[in-house]
Amino acid sequence: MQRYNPSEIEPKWQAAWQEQRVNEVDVDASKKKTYTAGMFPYPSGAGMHAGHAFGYTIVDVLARFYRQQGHNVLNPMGWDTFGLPAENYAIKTGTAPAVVTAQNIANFKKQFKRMGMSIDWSREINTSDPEYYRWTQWVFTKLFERGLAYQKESLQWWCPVDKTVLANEQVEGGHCWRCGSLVEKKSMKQWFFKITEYADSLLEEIPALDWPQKIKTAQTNWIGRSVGAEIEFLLEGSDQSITVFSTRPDTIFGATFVVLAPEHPLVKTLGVGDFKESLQEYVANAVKKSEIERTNDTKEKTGVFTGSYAINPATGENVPIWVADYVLGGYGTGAIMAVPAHDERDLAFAEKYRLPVVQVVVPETGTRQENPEFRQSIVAIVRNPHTNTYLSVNWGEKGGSLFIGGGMDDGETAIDTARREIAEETGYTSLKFISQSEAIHHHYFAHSKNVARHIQATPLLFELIDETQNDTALEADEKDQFTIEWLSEDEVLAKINDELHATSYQTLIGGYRHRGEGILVNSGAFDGTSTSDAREQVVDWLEQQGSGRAKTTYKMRDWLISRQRYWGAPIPIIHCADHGAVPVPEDQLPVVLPEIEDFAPKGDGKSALARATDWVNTTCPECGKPAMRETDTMDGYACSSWYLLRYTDPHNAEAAWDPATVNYWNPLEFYVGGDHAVAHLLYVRFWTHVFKDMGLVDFKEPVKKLVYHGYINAEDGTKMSKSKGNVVDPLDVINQGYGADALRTYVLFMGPIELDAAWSSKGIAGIYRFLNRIWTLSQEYLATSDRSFIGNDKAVTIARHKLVRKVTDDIHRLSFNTAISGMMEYVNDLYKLKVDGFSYDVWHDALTTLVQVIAPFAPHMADELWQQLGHEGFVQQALWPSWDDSLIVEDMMTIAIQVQGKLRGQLAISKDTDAEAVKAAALAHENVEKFIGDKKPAKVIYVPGRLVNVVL
RNA sequence: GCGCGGAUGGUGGAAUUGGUAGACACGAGAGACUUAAAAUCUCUUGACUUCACGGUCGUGCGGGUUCAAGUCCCGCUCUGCGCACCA
Repeated sequence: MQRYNPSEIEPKWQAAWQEQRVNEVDVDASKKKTYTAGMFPYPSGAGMHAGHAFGYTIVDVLARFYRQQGHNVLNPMGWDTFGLPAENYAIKTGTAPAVVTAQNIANFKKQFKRMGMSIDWSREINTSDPEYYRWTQWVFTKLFERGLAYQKESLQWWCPVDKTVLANEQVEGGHCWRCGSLVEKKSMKQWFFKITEYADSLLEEIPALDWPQKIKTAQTNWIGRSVGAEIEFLLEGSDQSITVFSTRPDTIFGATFVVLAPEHPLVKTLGVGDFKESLQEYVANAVKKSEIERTNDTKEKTGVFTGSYAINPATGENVPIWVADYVLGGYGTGAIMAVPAHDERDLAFAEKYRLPVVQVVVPETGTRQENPEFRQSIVAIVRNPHTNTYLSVNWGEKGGSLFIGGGMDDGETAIDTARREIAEETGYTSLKFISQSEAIHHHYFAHSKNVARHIQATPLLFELIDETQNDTALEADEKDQFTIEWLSEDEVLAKINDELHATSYQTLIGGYRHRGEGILVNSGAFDGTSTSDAREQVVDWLEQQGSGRAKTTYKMRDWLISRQRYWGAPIPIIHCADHGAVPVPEDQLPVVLPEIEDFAPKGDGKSALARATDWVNTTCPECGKPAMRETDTMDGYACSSWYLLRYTDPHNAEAAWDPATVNYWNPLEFYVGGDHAVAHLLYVRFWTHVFKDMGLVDFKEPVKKLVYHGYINAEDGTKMSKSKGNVVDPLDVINQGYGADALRTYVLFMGPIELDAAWSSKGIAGIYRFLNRIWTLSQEYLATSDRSFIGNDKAVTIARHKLVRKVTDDIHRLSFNTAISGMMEYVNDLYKLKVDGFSYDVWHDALTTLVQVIAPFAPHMADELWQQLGHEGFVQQALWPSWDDSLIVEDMMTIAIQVQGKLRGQLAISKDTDAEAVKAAALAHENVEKFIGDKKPAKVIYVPGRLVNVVL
């Protein structure tokens, strides 16, 4: 009998696939297409690690599965080759990045092939190949023509070690994403893509994407759309004004001061008298402080008064103007109106600098009712200062524990009402009034009076002076309805559950500040309006006076693409003294990177390209006069923003792609990755949206389903890293003798793909054992000469159909670990069933089916056994097996029997037994009878085919 | 702080629609084969309890809904990740 030897069969089949070009595809309108891809790798010198193997195995299983479904499957691969590691290596060694890159690609490609990836290598692309970046540059010129690429002087993140500008997403916690050094801000002239123009378009499509929620949320937050208003605050004694941005224009009556960011242009002209010096000092300091320091000390807010005042356009009152670094220069207008009563940050600032706080929103509790009756009322809280307890009345079933409440009579003040109600209900009269707060709006239905109520309840706090309790005015039967209790703080929090009463307590004693929606107070004509309604009304009103307008802002900034590095796609721009920035005409593309000797940037903010004078000096495409090339290169993300389109038409020398071809293949059915939540995935979407607007593609969204997988950690549970020496190299695993099939199957068996998992050398051994069992089973079958029928054919057939159903289902929901466990169960079953012998044909079918369903996971063994079982061609060329639900039905079913929801027995009974008979059989079960005893079953529930539950 | 996940045996995990919790695998234990070991095959394996049949408990904690809850609702704890003064 032949031994299972992956090192022998795997290279054999890999060669056969390549030779017969089984993975190469073309447009075929007659077939259903599936386009799968993993995020293409940066081919580093270290080669692949287990994480690569994981992600690309997911892609390959999907590609192979859909080929077996008869689909025309595009599964390409390419290389994301521009970037810092190759350039840094070049700086160190003098080897041109292109040379190192070619070596790394060769190594990666070898690994992909050895893992049995079914890639169409005829479509291989490489972003640093001039034939590729020629079209990246072409896209740049198109964006430039549409005003979506522009140049601007701005403060930018600068990595002092890598000596390059970084985009916001490349700064992680104040450090460079590549080298980890602390970044700085530097003012430079930079190129940007205007992604902000597509903010709404990108946002709109997010809900419909079949992407993991966490990525969709991350993108939504990143775009950070805020609907609000810009409001003008006139400077006192001047016709200048400060424009603030607020999402809460409804709270404008509570705006008691204005705060400017230190970078705000008006700051230079402000500063009155004595304040001028401290202001200048503060601003100088804030600007010097790096942004990291500013955002790091989140707790303590600092600021200075300018000495000037602005006029609140709603109240007409003067409010002081402050400068503080908790207001960011780059967001909104760089200025805010502070509403300390309803904003945590403003409150912290106001409390520190003793600025006024004016409440303009009161909470609204309960649920709004139809046609409510309106009443003024009170909630009175009485504190006993000696025992530190609070007076409460317990209404038992009728209303739980409450403070004292009641409606105000005509002409009565809130304090009068409270004193009267306290005396009436509890008999306490010796009280000292402490404080009251703004009335809370509360909605409820008074069942006792059968009326809907909307009350405006003023919370009041009293202290008990002496504990003498007078007679209450209540009748005896009224008295019995409740009991008086004194509650400690903890008890109050636990027992006072009524929303109005709990809020009253929080407001008076807990220092509660209302921040959400509510009802306006102290807001002139808007009193009584809900904050949500007022949001629009206030903006309309301000707009009529010319002091405000609705405005939407975004957190997202434009995409900075300039890199002062050599190893990137040159920005195809020529700077002419007369014509400014002129795009390189299409027929002069690509602008090829010149070969140079010294790749190191010299810290002058320019790339090594600037020293390639022959290359830099050129002529203006407009006028032919001497001009200079742009020396910045493009962010690598630009190259990866359109490669999914280029894969479909990779050798097109006339255009970036042929629209018909792209529209056949795209968008992708599956895009697999485990990195880049926002940056790459947002940029691909942005470019595709633009291409749609340009009429270059028929779709807006490039990726139908994003498959986002977790990390594979080292055996000790920590991240794999070269320095710790715990990296698992897929090639090592294969060469140890486990083979690619075991590796592929194992990484998918580790757990659900979205979860992180730790590599286990024991685990892969287990999978190897499983593959070996399949192999052995097949060899035993092939070696059997006795072909007589003995017994378990029906059981084998049922198992086979169940297997196909389960694996098909599980692959569809990307649950590969359970698909594999289903195959294990099947193999275990076959081992048991073979004891009784088998008939030849049934076993041939049983093994053929197994080979077909395991083929996406273990394609080499599958093709080997496929051939041994006497089939033609490759497994992938045969159609996926089908199953017949009616064949899976067994004669007997197992019914669980519960008494009072607890399992008491099991019942094996014929499948076609009717419900009444099943129930009767269940009740007759010995152990069940014991638990029923003399009691009468009140109800017997039968869930067909599953269980019977007897309720007593 | 805000947002999004997660918590199930010794371990990774399964339970897809509320319906027999712990599939499958790892590890552990026992047996068969072997002079022996490895490999392979078979069996056992949540805890407690019982000679056994069986019973009690059990999906982070506390409540609730239901004939029935890992699954639904309310309130917590811990934990991972993302964002983080965005007005």
